Amino acid sequence: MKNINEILNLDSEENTSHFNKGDILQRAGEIGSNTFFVKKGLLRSYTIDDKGKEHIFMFAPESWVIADIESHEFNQPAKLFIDCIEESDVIIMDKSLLTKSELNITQLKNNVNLLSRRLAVLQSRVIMLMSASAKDRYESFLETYPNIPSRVPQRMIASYLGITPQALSTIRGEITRKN
Amino acid sequence: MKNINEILNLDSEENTSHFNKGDILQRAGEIGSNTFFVKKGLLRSYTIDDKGKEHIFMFAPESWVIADIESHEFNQPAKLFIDCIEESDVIIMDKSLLTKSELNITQLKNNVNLLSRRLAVLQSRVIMLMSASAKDRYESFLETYPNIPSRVPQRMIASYLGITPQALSTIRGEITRKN
DNA sequence: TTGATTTGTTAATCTACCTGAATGCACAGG
DNA sequence: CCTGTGCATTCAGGTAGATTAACAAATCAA
Repeated sequence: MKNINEILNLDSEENTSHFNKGDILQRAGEIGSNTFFVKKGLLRSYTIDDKGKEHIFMFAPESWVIADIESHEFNQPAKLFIDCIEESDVIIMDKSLLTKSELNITQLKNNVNLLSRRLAVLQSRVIMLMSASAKDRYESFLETYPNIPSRVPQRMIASYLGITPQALSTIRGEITRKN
Repeated sequence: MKNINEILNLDSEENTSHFNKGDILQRAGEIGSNTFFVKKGLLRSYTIDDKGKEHIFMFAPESWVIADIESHEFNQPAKLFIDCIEESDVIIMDKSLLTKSELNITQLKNNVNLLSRRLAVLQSRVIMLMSASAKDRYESFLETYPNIPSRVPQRMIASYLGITPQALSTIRGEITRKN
């Protein structure tokens, strides 16, 4: 990540914004969606469906990049909300981080790899959603993101998994009862 | 796509392989997964779960690229099968298409955009799987890929949507009954 | 501190979708 | 031509997870 840090001055104080828990950085429907680099804290992106139900798309802890790629890429109004789960320091990038004109070949290749890795994560997420039970998805989540559960309320983990908080609670009960 | 065509000689006959309907290009468990460019025909990628059930991850018609990004990116044994739904002409690329050393800055930026667009598609797929009913997912599929349904059996569309062929048949019955 | 709001748990129903089986159709191979 | 094999449809029964509601514990606001 060193190269991106340099190009975007990620280490400087001046372009860093501070947000409190609960602050909303982007709302669905807004045009010209941004990209956010998380220096400190924890963000999340999510949709709200017709019935007012939240569906969390991703969590972004320290050093992660979070954005509404879909609306950014197709110049559509944002579909995702982005807000702070914890007090956070964030760098807001109004242009695409990934094709900035100053980037050289090595850096662009890095970005290709970055995107490929994120694609890989989404690939396995889609497969999980299609083929695995809620319990299996939960256990897989614990393995993949062991540090997230202690930082977010369980209802948000449920939302990420695509189930209700009640269902997750039941699953957790079953798991602890087995041990 | 012109630049990629040139670099990879996509237009030449010599590196094109021909496959028949049903031919398997990659099996789950194999190491060193490839990337496939579809010149003609139709491929699909899919997993098979513990119970022997297929889950289709994507369809790849003419001029699409299909690969097991996850295993490719993390050097793991393949999780996806890739096979031919129709008789197809395919270019097999043993290295990563996206970071080949001959690529220049413009081409790399193109690849970044290509990946971003695919990410966008997966983002909406994840959101759909979490928040939409089977019927809504089917209708959305018809809008997004209007030319696929006539080329693949319905059980494969059901598999892509994450439901059983029976459920899809019922949904289709409901839709036609309404009109 | 106190009241109010959010959170996690448990339990009773309800429903979308699955499982399994039967049927009719289309098509491929002998 | 028959006969098998795969595909789509329909139906009866079962189940994972949703919904609704009630309650206790934790958190927050005043």
